[in-house]
Amino acid sequence: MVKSIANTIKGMAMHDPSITANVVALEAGVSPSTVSRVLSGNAKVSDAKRRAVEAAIAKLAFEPSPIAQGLAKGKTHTIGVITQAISSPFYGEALRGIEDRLGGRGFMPLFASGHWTAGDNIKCIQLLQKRRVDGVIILTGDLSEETVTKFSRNSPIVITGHEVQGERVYSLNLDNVEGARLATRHLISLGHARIVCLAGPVGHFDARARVRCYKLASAEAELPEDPQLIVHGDFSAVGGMLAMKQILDARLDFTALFACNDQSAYGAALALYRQGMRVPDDVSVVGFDDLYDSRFTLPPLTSVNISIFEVGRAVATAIVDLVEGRPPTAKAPTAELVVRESTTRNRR
Amino acid sequence: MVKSIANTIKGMAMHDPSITANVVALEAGVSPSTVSRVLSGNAKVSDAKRRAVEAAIAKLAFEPSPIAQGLAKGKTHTIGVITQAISSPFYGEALRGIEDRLGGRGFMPLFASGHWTAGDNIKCIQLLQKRRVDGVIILTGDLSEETVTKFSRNSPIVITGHEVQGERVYSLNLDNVEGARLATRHLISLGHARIVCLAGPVGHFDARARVRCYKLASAEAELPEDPQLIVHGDFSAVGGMLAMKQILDARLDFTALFACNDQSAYGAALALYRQGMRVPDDVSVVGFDDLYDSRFTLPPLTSVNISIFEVGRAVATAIVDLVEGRPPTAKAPTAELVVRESTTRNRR
DNA sequence: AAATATAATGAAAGCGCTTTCACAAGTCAA
DNA sequence: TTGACTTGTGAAAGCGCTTTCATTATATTT
Repeated sequence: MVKSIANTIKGMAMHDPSITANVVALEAGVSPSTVSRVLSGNAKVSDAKRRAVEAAIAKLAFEPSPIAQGLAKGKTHTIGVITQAISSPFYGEALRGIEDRLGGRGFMPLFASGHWTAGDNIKCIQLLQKRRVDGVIILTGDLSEETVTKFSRNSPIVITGHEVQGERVYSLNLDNVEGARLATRHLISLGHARIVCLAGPVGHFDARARVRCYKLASAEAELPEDPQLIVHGDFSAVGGMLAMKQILDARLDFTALFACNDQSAYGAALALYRQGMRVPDDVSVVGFDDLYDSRFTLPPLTSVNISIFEVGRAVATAIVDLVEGRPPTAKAPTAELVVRESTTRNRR
Repeated sequence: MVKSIANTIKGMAMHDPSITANVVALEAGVSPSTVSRVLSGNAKVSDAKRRAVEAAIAKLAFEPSPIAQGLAKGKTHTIGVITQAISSPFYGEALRGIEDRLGGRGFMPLFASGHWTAGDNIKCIQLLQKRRVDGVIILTGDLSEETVTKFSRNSPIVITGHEVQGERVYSLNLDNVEGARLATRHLISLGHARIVCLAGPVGHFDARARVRCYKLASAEAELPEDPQLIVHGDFSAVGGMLAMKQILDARLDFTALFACNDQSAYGAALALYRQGMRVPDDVSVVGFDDLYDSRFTLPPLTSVNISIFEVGRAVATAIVDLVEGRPPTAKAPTAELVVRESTTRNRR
């Protein structure tokens, strides 16, 4: 009989690393192989021995070491997650979704930040793959399709904000198309004709898609095209503020703003405020992403909800599928417009 | 000579898992032990062999497997990080600081969410320790001192929002004292005498400290104490909104608000807005935490900056110290008041 | 020159599991 | 009863490192 030094806290067993599979085998009177077999369940074990092993496991509060399992099986049950800005509320929601889903599947996320640069993103992938993660999730980084494909040789990859095809790569994209269309049409339906589009970073996949659909929706409504109405920010509040200042300084005529993400809408709203222009009285504004805080801006922001949390769950589901050899089918949820108080009928 | 299937991407070596220390040893004409020795550097190796090994490592782009090292050394170079709400901007900043510092020290963070409940927090610790993390950082969870101390037997712990003493535990607390004092005094110096205090969750360590210091500062200025002026939120925007609604419904007389965190300030501001009360004209408000977005609220929020990013770096430094056997000395940075446009002189 | 200490290195065991392999028993058909 | 299969099981090798231990070669002391 083996004596465990295990301790309990309010009834919760505290894991004791000195209890190994060998100890369990000893206690149960079987070989370590048999313990492993009942653990993994992929080999027949007689009922008697199975029960003995299970009893020993329970009694000793045995927890197999994922490290040792990782070494032996070549699987770590860890998923690398690369974000560009771990502290941004947008990524935060996605991470929450990822963590939520991964946890339920027995995986844990290992995070790394790419800081929007190709070099850092590559370093992250390398760091993660060096740690033998079973798969990696890349949330919209600055990476060439070629790079992604090559690294997918080491481990499957699921990536957002890219169109990459491959045996071990899965791309999952936000519903920019419907989202931008909804936003633009909403403003048009309120009688706005001169709508500023506050775009994102020039090369950004989602940003471009949103601008494209803004243009499409405008054209559909036969609004005259005016390139001056499109300004580029960088998806940050500061960028949004600067871009709006630019528009204001140019004394452009406009009655509405479509910001390609909520954070730039925040910045733009501040610029408007400084200029003494009121939202929605003077300018209607609609954002994109529907960040949690957008319910609490003054006024609460009309925005396109793309369920980032669900997107996080979707990419997590996809990477687990890939890791376990199933073809992923996860899709991003459909965008929906959430009308709040930052948009109103054009009064001019 | 050993042939590597390693590939390069734009000059960046792609890690090839088939290159093991044995392969390197073969290539360099030495034993695996020697390879290990030059890797770890804790044993003498002749210059000739050292150079041979280094050459082989470079040539084959060898990267030792952290998994195998973990098994052999019992160290994983991984730090578990427990947050309550991974997506909150407050935690996001802290995580960024943690990741930043850990990366520089050769560690990686493994994240888990405690969701503000003791049960989940315990599960997280167990999950993390099962994975043999070298240490764990707990960002303000709901855990008894006893529990923390017990779990610290498995791995060192650094924790915020608690006062726990122990050989392998280090507590690091935010500068609530100075912060709340600065905030309250600021309002008082602007001529406010009836200051609502929007507190956090009842049992929350930081929340309590902030309220305590608000009371202290009020007493110092000889303001009459009025328990009605203190309402509890839950550190969320919704909570802040509800709490403020309560105050408003009670038709309390007040000219200023000290919100114990920015997020509840956001919610409170919305409640005020709905009531037609203007910030700062009718009510001055100061927040706490100085979240990034507080620069962009309307109006930009006066708040107490506690450098959460630096706090993240501090806890990371502390846990690494503990893991490597040094007594930690990291301290949280001093709070500073950032005056923006949500506070003004009392006009009544 | 003999005895002893020191340095550098390889062989081998070990970290905690999984998995292949071989073997002993039991089952079945002929 | 024999040969041909199954089944359940333990021994042993292996995952990729680290580390102890023994061994040789070299330096130091008397």
